[in-house]
Amino acid sequence: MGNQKQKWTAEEEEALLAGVAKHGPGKWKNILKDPEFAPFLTHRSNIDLKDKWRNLSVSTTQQGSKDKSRALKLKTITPAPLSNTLNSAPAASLPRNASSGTVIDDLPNSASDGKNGPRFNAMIFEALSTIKDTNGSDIGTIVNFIEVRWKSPCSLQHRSFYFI
Amino acid sequence: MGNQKQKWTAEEEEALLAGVAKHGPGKWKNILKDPEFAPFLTHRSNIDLKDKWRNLSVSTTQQGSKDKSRALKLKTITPAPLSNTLNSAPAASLPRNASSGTVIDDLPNSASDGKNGPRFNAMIFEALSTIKDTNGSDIGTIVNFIEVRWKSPCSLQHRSFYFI
DNA sequence: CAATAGGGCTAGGGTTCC
DNA sequence: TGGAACCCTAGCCCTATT
Repeated sequence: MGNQKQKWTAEEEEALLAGVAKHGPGKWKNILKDPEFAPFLTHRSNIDLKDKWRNLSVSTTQQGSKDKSRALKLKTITPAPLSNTLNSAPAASLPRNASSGTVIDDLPNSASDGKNGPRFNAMIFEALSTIKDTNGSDIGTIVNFIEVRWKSPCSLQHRSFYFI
Repeated sequence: MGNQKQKWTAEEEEALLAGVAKHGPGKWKNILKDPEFAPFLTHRSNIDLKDKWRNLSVSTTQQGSKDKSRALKLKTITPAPLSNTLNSAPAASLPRNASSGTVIDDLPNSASDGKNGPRFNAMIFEALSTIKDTNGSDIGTIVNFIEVRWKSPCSLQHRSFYFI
């Protein structure tokens, strides 16, 4: 039994999501053959991509349901809250900068340097272009739209990308 | 709250080990579906089997290491207690027959009737066949071999099976 | 035989209970 | 306090479908 479980790295996850942003979900073989993402996914098959995408989906879509009183088991959050430490809501306490763009970056991750790294701008731009009430739309609305549009996540625990 | 912990009975443990002997470790669903063992494991899931096997593993593999002055915690040994009525040890007061085989049987347990009951003969035979120094090999050697071969225990507190 | 969707299974970490 | 029983889920495999 030489088969160990190969955990997905942040780079691989990035590449997958970027591939979905470019080719759409379900085009696993296309993503794998795309030279833009292939270097990051050399150890992955199209089946692996599909499975990972599914896992990402459930982890985000399950957030809203079954609030089974598991009060704060999330060791991974710590979004620099103010005085209130019991900010149990897993959603959006996004630190809002006064500058032009808002940055969401939990871990100092490479592969998001903007050069050939994955760009979520496409997905988000599409969302903003479609949502009429852009002015009043908050993060939750945008994320929700993208989730519906792509039938899957966009949030994810430790993601690092730019809004516009 | 409403969930009580259901401790494993000797029969269930028997069936689990026998199932592993037949199907190999990791084939929990197969063991569960095998009509040979299913009757004893009706209240158990494949996950339960896996967890129990893990527990058994750690309890046996920890024995060899960290000789933490555990002077004879082996309740299971007690070879030949004779007249002592307080034979609380659930193990091996091995009645040694003059016949061809030695019997190790703690509890008047079914499922070891030899017909379709679990046979550890396979594992032990394999061990004996491989160990060259069969004449000088004691129980410990055999058990150790089987542990390595099956990546897991074989000894265990309340066991009942045949040697050859 | 090629690709994808969906269900199933296991390993391992984590949690709960005693 | 530690261990046994149980839960959660990422990763992988299997099958059906096209």
